[in-house]
Amino acid sequence: MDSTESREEYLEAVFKLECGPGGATITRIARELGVQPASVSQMITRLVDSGLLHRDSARGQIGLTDEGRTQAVRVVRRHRLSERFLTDYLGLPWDTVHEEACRLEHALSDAAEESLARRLGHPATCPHGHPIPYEVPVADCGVPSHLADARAGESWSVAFLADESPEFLRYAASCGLAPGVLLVVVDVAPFDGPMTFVIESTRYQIGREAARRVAVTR
Amino acid sequence: MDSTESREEYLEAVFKLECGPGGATITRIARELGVQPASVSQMITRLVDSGLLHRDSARGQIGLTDEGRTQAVRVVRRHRLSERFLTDYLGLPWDTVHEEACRLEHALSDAAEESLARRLGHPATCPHGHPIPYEVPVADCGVPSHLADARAGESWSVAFLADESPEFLRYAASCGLAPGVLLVVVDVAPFDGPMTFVIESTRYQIGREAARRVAVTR
DNA sequence: TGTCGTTGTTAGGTGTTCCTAACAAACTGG
DNA sequence: CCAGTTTGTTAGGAACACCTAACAACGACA
Repeated sequence: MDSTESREEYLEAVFKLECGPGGATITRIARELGVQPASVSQMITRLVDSGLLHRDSARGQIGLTDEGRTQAVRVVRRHRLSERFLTDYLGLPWDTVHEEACRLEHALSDAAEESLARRLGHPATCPHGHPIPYEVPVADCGVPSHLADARAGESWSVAFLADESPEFLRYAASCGLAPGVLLVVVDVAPFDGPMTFVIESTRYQIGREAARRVAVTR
Repeated sequence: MDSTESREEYLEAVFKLECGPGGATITRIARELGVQPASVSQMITRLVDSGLLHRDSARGQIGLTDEGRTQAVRVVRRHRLSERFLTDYLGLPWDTVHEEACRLEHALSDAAEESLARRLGHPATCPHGHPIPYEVPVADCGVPSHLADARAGESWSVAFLADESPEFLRYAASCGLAPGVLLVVVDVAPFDGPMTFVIESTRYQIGREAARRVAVTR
């Protein structure tokens, strides 16, 4: 069962998309990985042949098999642990660690992963708020709410930032948005317009597109 | 100037062999990397075309250009820093960290390397005794002596272990051999026979083949 | 109903890195 | 000097992961 970096990237992408709205499809995976749909189509075929993925003929959904999920979870855990390591131990800025973790996640051995988790105190989430899975989740497919769907008067807590690009993360930070932060929605402009909210008595305003990339919980 | 993992491996191999006895040749590089000479021949051509290596027509020696040396040193530094990190911070055994460092060395960014060096206190050597270069060495090609060449009555200090396989490192440790250890050669059997030496008043005996993999200084 | 846009597949091709096999060139020992 | 080993090269091919281009299948909507 040879597991190259590329194959791991695909499993990770499916894992992340599977639980989101719309699930994992060829086009979505292609967008996530920055490759052409044709390449994804081909690779998915190979991963299905290896028994790591299955095609849900209904709606063209791609899903993980048990074996695939086990491998995907391991990669995701290493990715998020690596991000924690980069911010907490090395002191690197949170908006830049994603890319580097994408490389580290393929380089860590079982033993290193275990020691790293212990040294970091088994952190529950990555710096962007995504949970670090310590075992294969049975079905954590609770689709999180997005800030974009909130209504005026509601109060929410930021769960995680769904876009990990440095540009977005910097923008989010400048708006007071970080995992765990409590906010109260003050105003939601119509026609997909900007949202106004308050964090620690400071007012912020962001566009709906950005708000769609902020996952929140009650 | 695209620098893939494979190209970095080749540069690293040339760097390590260049300063050893016999220098870097196609066959030696092939042995170091565990690939066929034909593959090396081909890759060297490409690296020469990229301006990272040059062929010394005399004796078929392969050498690094300034640009190649800069890149090679960076990879070597990351490799050895990674090994230190794995042993000192994660507490992994010294005989197993080499392989993992071979992957980490390609995954670290400039910023991560710098932070890592600082957090580890700018260690001078890797756990096996090889120096960690913090800048491009001008010409550190002092060929080290090997324990195999020592004579009875001489005393030497272990510089580094030239073979980083877990099997050899475990064997070396069981013979008291580690970087910095002082030993006195008691007996050298003829016909490439075993050597007897004393470390902290304990007698050890190893074969000449193993002794060739132990670099020593006065 | 027909047309358009989205989605996925297939075919064919590229670059990278490895392989084996065959060969050339150079050193080595009798 | 010649046979045999060592050393390096070339040719041809395979696997992997990507690409573009062309096409098929499907839903949405006038």
